[in-house]
Amino acid sequence: MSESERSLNFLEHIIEEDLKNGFPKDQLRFRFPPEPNGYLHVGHASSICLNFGLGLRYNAPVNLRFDDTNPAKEEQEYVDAIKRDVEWLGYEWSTERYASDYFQQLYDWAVFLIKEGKAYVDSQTSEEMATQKGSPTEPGVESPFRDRSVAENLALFEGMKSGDFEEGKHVLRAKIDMSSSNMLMRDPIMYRVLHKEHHRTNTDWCIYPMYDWTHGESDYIEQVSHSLCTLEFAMHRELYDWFLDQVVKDEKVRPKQREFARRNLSHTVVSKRKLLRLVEEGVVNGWDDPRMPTISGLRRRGFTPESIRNFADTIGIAKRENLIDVSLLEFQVRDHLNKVAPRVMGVLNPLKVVITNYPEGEEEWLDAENNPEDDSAGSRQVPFSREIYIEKEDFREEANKKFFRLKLGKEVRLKNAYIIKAESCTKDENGNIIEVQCTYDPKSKSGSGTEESLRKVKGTLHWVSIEHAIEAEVRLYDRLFTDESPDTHKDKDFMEFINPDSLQVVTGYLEPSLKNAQIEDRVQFQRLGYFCVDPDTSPEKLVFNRTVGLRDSWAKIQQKS
RNA sequence: AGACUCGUGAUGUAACGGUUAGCAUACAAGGUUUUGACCCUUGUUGUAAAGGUUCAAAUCCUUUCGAGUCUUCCA
Repeated sequence: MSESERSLNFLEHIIEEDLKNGFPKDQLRFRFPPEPNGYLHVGHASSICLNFGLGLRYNAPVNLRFDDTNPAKEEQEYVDAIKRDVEWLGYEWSTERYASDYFQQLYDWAVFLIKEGKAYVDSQTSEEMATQKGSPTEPGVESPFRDRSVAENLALFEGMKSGDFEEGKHVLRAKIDMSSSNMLMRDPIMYRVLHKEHHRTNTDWCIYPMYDWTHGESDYIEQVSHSLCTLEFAMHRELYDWFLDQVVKDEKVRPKQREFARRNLSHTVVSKRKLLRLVEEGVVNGWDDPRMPTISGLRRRGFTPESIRNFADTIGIAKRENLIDVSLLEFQVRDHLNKVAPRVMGVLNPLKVVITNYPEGEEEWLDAENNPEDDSAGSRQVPFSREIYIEKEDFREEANKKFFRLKLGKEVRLKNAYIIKAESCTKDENGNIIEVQCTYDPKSKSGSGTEESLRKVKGTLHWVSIEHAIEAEVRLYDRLFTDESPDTHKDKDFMEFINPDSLQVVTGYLEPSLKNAQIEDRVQFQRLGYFCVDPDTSPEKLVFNRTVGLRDSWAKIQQKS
């Protein structure tokens, strides 16, 4: 679908409307404003794609702004991780900004508000203020400090800034309306004292502005035209606008906050606290564990930036509650990897096959197409010999005709190689099949063009020559939670829904072309799925992660019977 | 319950008073295939409910029902 045909989402409609009403297109500006207090996750990815996508669509700048107003939780490490993730997704920000860049301006404006009689220093405890705040149905009562003189407010605020007071002693509040039906308008706090070192401003400040006071003004300073955030900030809009009203100049762009529904992905959790528990309780192996919904986790799992962007595009954006099935994401990664991932062969659950009429000690190298979806991908050679591995699931002594794979007396095609026929098999003392003896048709070589090679055989198996196979650790991932919405149960902890089989580690036997695979390389193990090379890989040991399996209609057929 | 936001198939989204409510996924049937993949064809399920306005309503109005958000010196 071309960009121009795509239907508009409600935010694009708003922008189009603004443009129609005379807002200059070249003044469109967006921003992505993460707080650097943790790792970005798939929900942020949607927001990134939304904001940067609008930037691309309207050829407008997009700032990356760190909302770093709470030094207690923020660290440089997160700033770096966030920048890496945004870059990895393939976006370029116009300028890198920090709310902390605006501390002085924000302070000056706060002084201005005090002078205007629109802000005051409150010297009560937080408990006192909380009780005075009232409830949604009951109006609040005004603080006894609400009518302090401008001079006194100025002096106290100056004292707060200079470090004369300990934390909690005083706060600066906006003087709005203690009986507003919107709790946020009941004299919200603008500044609190925090004797904490900030990762950028160090000890320059010991008062820090609150989110509401900071965000709109930062948007204004940066001249962001459309400030997009999630629905939980809808109620904040009134305050956002009130704060803007105090400082906006007519000739400048007045930012407009609009809210969209956060994207919820099934079978996962994204709250920082919950993710942290998964890490701390050892359910996963870190923030970038391939089962984590963090962008770093998705990256390590083998997801491509394109697939995540396409995912964000297809799910779109709206205002209603949603729970997006993770299979939509999986479809996107299969769709992309199908086009770009080289095909290789690897066996994860090996069963030995001996081709009895193939000469002992002989080997030959057969042509194998790298990617049928991509003509430019070329081909490689894979070794064939008398003893090979196939998957255990691909052989049965006997089976009905729905089973296209190898069974006694029947033929299958070995991908890129010959047609073989199962003659007999041997079992161990427990009755487990440990080896299959086959014969091959020497004239049936793939691509040879002989009559025999053109023979239609229903099943095609992947395989690997035992002698040439290289071993690798293969990590098979499944969804982390068995419940589609693990953290929405009132009476149950989300940890109760952990999938005990979310990780299975096996030894895989791979074709030798994989010997020099590099970290983050992505391939398709034919008939199995898409895999990528994990950073745990060393010269001694190859490690693969399964990104996602192939669609498996055989599994469905089996389930039915 | 006060305010705010929102209800379109199994999931996500579109239609901005005017075709048989579209698209993607999912599911199903068939075709193709040296991957039971991909691809192709066809099919299946939907406007929360009730009223009203209108020649015409998913769309506008009213009511009901349902969901979410808000009551942190977090963002």
